[in-house]
Amino acid sequence: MDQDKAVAALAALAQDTRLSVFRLLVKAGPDGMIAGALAEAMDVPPSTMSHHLAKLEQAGLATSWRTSRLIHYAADYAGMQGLLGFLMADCCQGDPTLCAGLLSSIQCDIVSQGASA
Amino acid sequence: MDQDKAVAALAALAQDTRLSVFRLLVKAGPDGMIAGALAEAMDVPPSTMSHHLAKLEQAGLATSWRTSRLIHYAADYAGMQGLLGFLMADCCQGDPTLCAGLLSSIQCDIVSQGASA
DNA sequence: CCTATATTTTCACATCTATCGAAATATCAT
DNA sequence: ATGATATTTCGATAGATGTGAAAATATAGG
Repeated sequence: MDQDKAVAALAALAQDTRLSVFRLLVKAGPDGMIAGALAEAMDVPPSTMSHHLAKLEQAGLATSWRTSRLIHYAADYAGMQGLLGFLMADCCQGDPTLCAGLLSSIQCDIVSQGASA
Repeated sequence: MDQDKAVAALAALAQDTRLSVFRLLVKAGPDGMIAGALAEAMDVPPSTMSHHLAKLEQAGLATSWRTSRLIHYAADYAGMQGLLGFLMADCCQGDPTLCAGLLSSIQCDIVSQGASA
């Protein structure tokens, strides 16, 4: 994950519809969701959703595959991993104690278990 | 941190100069850096840098204060904390094991110490 | 082959964003 | 006060982005 890719990933998430779609996909898990269902869920025309999904995919935050006429989209965990790693690598190059406070606020189950939120 | 604030914070970081400035500020720590020094470091005119800094500040990712003629900018750790928390809260609503892999890749010292990267 | 369904691509347009010179504001020193 | 320094605000412009209708592509079923 270099700076350019990070900017692209952040730009992909920096839009209301796309951020919502991404969160939906993360919740949906590895099976993902059908393109049409996403368009309906977000209440936008198919072509608009297609543009957004393409941007998420180009940014490395989503993957897609076809089954018959349907196209599935799923969150790309490796991509999200790369982005968060890039952002958090930054946060500890200074004073590591700042990072401790940062992590303690994250509501992720596995973090709060490990780091005693 | 609601969706709108998350979009604003992501948009603030989704630009090459601003992402670099933010990373510089994170490295610089609580004392921050002078506006003019940031403009020089990024090789942009003062007015351009001023716009970028204003956007980072509005997004809750930087704070500023004046000492005589100089204006200091520092990273707002609470803001970054909010954004990462928002993004990572998502990542664990599905399968928590996905989150484990995600965290193990983060290069942050305190995480690798606690979670044995 | 023809039609229906699901999605993308093309194209156009309106809006938002980035950039930066010039003018304005704030502070300090003399 | 005047001039010098540091930064912001204003204003204009070029370029990027979001939107969605219409046409094109891909697949399935009769």
